[in-house]
Amino acid sequence: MSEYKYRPLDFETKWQGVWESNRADSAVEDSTKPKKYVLEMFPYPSGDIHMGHVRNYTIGDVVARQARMKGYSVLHPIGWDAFGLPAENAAIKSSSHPATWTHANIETQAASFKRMGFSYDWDRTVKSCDVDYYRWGQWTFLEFWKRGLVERKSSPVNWCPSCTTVLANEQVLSDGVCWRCKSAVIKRELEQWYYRITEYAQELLDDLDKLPGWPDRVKTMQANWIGRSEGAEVVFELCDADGEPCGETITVFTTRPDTLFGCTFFLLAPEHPRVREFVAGTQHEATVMSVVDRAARETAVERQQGDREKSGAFTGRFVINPVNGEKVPVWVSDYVLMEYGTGAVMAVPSGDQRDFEFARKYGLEIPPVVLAEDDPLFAELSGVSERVRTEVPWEAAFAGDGVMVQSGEFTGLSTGKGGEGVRAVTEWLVARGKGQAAINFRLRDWLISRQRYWGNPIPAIHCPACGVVPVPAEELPVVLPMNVDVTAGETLADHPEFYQTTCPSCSGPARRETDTMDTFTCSSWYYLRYCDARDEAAIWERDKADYWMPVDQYIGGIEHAILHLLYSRFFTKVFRDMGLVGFDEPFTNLLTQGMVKKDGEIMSKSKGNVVAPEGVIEQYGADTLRAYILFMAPPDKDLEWSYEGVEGMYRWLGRVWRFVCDAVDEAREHGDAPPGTEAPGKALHREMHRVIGKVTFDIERFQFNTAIAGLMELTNAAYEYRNVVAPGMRDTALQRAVAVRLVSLLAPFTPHMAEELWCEVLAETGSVHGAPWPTFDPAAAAADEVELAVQVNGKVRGRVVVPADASTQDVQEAALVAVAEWIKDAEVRKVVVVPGKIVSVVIAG
RNA sequence: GGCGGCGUAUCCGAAAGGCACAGGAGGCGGACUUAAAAUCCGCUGGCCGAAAGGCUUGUGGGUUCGAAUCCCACCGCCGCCACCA
Repeated sequence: MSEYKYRPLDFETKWQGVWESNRADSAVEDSTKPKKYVLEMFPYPSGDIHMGHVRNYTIGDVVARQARMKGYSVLHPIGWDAFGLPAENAAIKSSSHPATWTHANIETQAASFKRMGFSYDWDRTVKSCDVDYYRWGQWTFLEFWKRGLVERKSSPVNWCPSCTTVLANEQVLSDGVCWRCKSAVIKRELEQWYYRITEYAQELLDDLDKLPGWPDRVKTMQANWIGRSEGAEVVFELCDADGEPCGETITVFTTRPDTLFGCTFFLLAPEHPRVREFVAGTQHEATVMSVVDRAARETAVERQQGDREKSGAFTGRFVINPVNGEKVPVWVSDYVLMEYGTGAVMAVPSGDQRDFEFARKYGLEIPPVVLAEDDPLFAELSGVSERVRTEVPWEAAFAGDGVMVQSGEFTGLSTGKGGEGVRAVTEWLVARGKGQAAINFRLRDWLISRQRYWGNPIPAIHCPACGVVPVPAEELPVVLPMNVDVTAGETLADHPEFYQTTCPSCSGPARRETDTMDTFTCSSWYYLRYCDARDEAAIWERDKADYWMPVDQYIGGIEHAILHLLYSRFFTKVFRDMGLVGFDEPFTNLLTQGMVKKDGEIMSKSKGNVVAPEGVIEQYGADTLRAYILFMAPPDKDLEWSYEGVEGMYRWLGRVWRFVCDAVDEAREHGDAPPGTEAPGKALHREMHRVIGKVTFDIERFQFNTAIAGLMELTNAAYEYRNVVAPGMRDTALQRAVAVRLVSLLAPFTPHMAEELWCEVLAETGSVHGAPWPTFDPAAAAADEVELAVQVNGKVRGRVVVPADASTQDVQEAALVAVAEWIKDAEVRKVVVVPGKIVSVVIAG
């Protein structure tokens, strides 16, 4: 038997050096080839790489390497998302500078990526903290400003006391905590910078339909986040302090204008600007302001608890219900959100559960206005247009579809999605100037300013005379100064030499903006910069973006389903409108990979269950780790780490290694030995072609685990052949053919081993990574004969072996013979022949 | 509460409506070896039944000649959103 031993550590770094010096993985714009842009989400340089990185980047590398072998011109870049708070925290801890920590981590990670054999075009690397990169982020900000997409406004914002900065809505998790540090977020009224992503809300929602290559759950999450609601804006006239209509109006948004006749009170959010004015100096001031103050004190965590009791207070004011002229009391309650709609709500307690609970608590009327036909009240109120009933016997509000009652001229109309009620009431309001059809989005504008040092400076200047003015484009970049000492708690606002400047408009003394941009602005366009990463004159050249974009395959974690992917889609649409790109969506296909776990939990330092990739590479080599992490689970599922699994992978690669070495040896020794026995050779040849087809197909659909299983099957078939056919009798040409195909198919998964076997053992020409992908010959993979199961009334009762090309008629006859004893003299009602699979016989009885 | 996903052997997992479990791990055994490691070769789901055979993809229905797969309901787990008017 073979003495050959698989020693990956002997050659892996050798090939990494060769590939790097050959620039083997450089991307070239070649108009004669189809292109493929394979991208993995660029890492944050938070330290050494972890298994999540290994998995993410191995998946991308397999796709990129296979695409090259299939003749594509491939762009497969890497870079670093290098601004951000962890660098500041680490700098404080180690008494250094964020840049020092960041660059050291980038070095470490880059070395690890090279050691994994990832086939990146290192000449296109970007680091978002490099001025050559972030200057274009500033340029983008100015361009967005020109287009009216930058806004500076004061509003209640999310403030993380621990990170001492504001957060975008998307960065507050559903339990009201900071996405990064998990501290409770509080609301603060602050003037901040916004990108007006809401301008694109409708298109961001609609274009999800243009993304068949995205997982449904990501699209659903985005659609939920954008949160489109159709309804109407309804104008209520305000009454003055004496209760008389005063001509002023307050508008609400509602999805249920058809329930307007059931509106018995009106609600304002505690933050609503009119609240203070309504109650100032009145008997209601104390109770109302206690509600307002309490809401202001509460964190998002407390206020968002769904099961908490609603509280509120009457303001003493009234509004006029436009459909029936009734005077409706105005209350303040903490369950009304200032951020959504208009911050004012028409309350219909019979049709909305929250309003129902509020009405019960404060003894407000609950007249039914929509009834299901099986409701006990239906007989009494059907067709009744005047309000005769002001209470319901229900335990909860009825929000379902039904028929309108006690609703004046609209009584009798059907409600709900397909009903006439909504449209009829809306049209009535429009005709009288008291409302209009409206659409509301849950999506808020993107708050991009951060009160932190380690980020991209916002290129704006505050002038006492001219107001806020943009930094002129020719004065870019606004360079982030390096002399800021974060260990002393400094930010840009502590450095007059940075912020003292002159106004570009009036030349008077002015103050430079000291906020930096959210790091998500940096990651919203990096994939475009890779197309032309070294361009100093422009963010990129249009023809280069046209060649490479959109990204054909994007791979990353599900945690970016909303944040990064939504922001990038927004940027792309703006770039399109600027004429910088010619497409609507940046990422054609998206793969969200699962997490790597240990003992059922996410690997983390605090849990002490981290398996460091470096240790595994030192022991088994990078190829083993790559193949292992692809084999253990489908890429989108979570993966449970297992050292036994790594061992098993290492054993199999050794098995492949020995087969290839032995095949070459035997060809040398018995070069012209005639094939001895024919059947085993035929079987192996057929298996080889079957596996070529399987692996090709499986990589296409990202089933790397089954692709590798297929390669194991081919390996097993090769060993089976050698087990059955004696040395000297073996078809050495066939063995070599199998070895060559096996090595080619392995190349994307285990690039070093494949290269070593290709160049040193098989002595083929060139690099295996430049060799063509093996062609699949369906005819060669097809068997001469097939065995079919024969079912009688759904149960397998026999088997027939028939020629692969047998006619349906012949198969049917053979099948009926095979199960004759199960049929006996029963009537055969039906026979279904599924070629190559099964014969199904249906008999009577 | 809303939306989405998942549930297959001891474990990780295959199965594009067609014989349920490919591949790996683990376990058992054999060959080689003084021995071990390494390697190579076998065997390896459960329940009922004497056997033939039957039952078994979370549970219960349905569609179909045929369902792990499609539909409905329920149970369990996971994820996202959530006082969004």
